[in-house]
Amino acid sequence: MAKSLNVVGATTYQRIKRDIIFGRLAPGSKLKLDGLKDRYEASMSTLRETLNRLASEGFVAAQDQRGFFVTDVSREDLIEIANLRVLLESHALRLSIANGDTDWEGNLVAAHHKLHLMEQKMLSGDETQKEDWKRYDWEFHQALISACGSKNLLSLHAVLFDKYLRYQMLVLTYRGDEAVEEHREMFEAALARDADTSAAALKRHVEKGLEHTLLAF
Amino acid sequence: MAKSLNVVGATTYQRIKRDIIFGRLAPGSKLKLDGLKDRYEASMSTLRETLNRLASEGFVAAQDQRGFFVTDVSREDLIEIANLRVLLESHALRLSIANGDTDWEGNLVAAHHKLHLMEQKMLSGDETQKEDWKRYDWEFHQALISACGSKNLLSLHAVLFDKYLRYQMLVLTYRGDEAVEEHREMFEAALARDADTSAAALKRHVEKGLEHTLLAF
DNA sequence: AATTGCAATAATATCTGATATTTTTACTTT
DNA sequence: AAAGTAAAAATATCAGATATTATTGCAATT
Repeated sequence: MAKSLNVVGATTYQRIKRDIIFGRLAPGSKLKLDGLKDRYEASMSTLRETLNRLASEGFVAAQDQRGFFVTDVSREDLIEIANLRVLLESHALRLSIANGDTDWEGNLVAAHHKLHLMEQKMLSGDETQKEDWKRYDWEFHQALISACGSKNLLSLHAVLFDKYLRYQMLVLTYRGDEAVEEHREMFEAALARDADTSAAALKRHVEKGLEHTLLAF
Repeated sequence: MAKSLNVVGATTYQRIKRDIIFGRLAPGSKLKLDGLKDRYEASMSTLRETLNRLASEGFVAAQDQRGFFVTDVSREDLIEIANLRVLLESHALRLSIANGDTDWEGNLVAAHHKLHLMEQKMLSGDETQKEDWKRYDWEFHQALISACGSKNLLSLHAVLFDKYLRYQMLVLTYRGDEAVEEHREMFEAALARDADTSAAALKRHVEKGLEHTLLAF
């Protein structure tokens, strides 16, 4: 029961990233090293490593000689993110539907089931578990494309998904029924190996989400 | 004329990245902090920041408690990279062709001209300027897609381009005529605003390059 | 000869604190 | 109100120190 060392870096990275995605660190706000030191209980070296990683992924912006800031948000950026997500995710979905084996199907069924349960809970007004819902949503989308056979594609997609999620979290309203239906359609078409239908549903899903988020922005 | 400070980080980043792309740091090799300290004349803190950035982009792999390594190469990875490059770059190309204004055209003509001059030189046997040729090649492809209107797309593409380039540099053979012809086709179709033809040429360009590189791998 | 065990050595991850510069802030002066 | 400047705050970088973990080399065992 040791390894408290080295994990400091990874832990700090995850915590800051979550705080950015879930809006606890506001877009555009300054990330002062001294402040972060207290808040995340890590040394400056570790923090700078972490911030450099986040900067490279685009969650943080580094300005010469003036330190780090939470990356700003904008309508244009959101639109770009959504479009890229559609491009990459629907491509991955098609590959996945073509390659997916029995394990893929099983995992997908499980992921959709869990997401669906959570969606029922959200629909009935219980919005206390946004972070959980987000996780099931991620796991479902991840399950859909997991058999695409390209690690590079999956890792690019993961970053885009998180960026898109940040915008969703900023406006903080749940889209309800529509999204549930879109998930179901994607899911059933994927199981039926109908790539066109599934990809079309995905496209609609993201684009409706985009509209919805833009309105509340 | 000062700023020797702070630039250390950026400089080190660029140097290590170049050394990885151009094979001066071999795939899979260990990046020992002490060694790098001498080679790049930077402190451990700066180096670790740099390596974290490169790890996040995928040029370096970080292993828990065992430090950093130059990311390994493999046929599968190369294939993934090439496919993703086609996906992103042809998408960006279509957008660019649809949006490009006069400045875009002018810049594109200039970039193609410079690339073409360099290609003539390479064809006549002068392979001393591989780094220059690479730069012109990059600038041409960049010019083609520069009007796509999506910063996010451009920055994802830039990383993929560099990864693809590393494989090309590893096998170290120039493809000659074919590539020249493909560039010309892409270029002329783009100017004529014929997105389908231009994108098709791009796809062929990357896929031929992939085959060629796989053979020599 | 191959394998296991363990001490010695090397390397990493993290932290603290120091220095040179640059930004920001606050205060004067015009 | 604008401009100029001194003081304070913050950054980028470096140099060590410590605790922990990996690696290596060699002896002991099978």
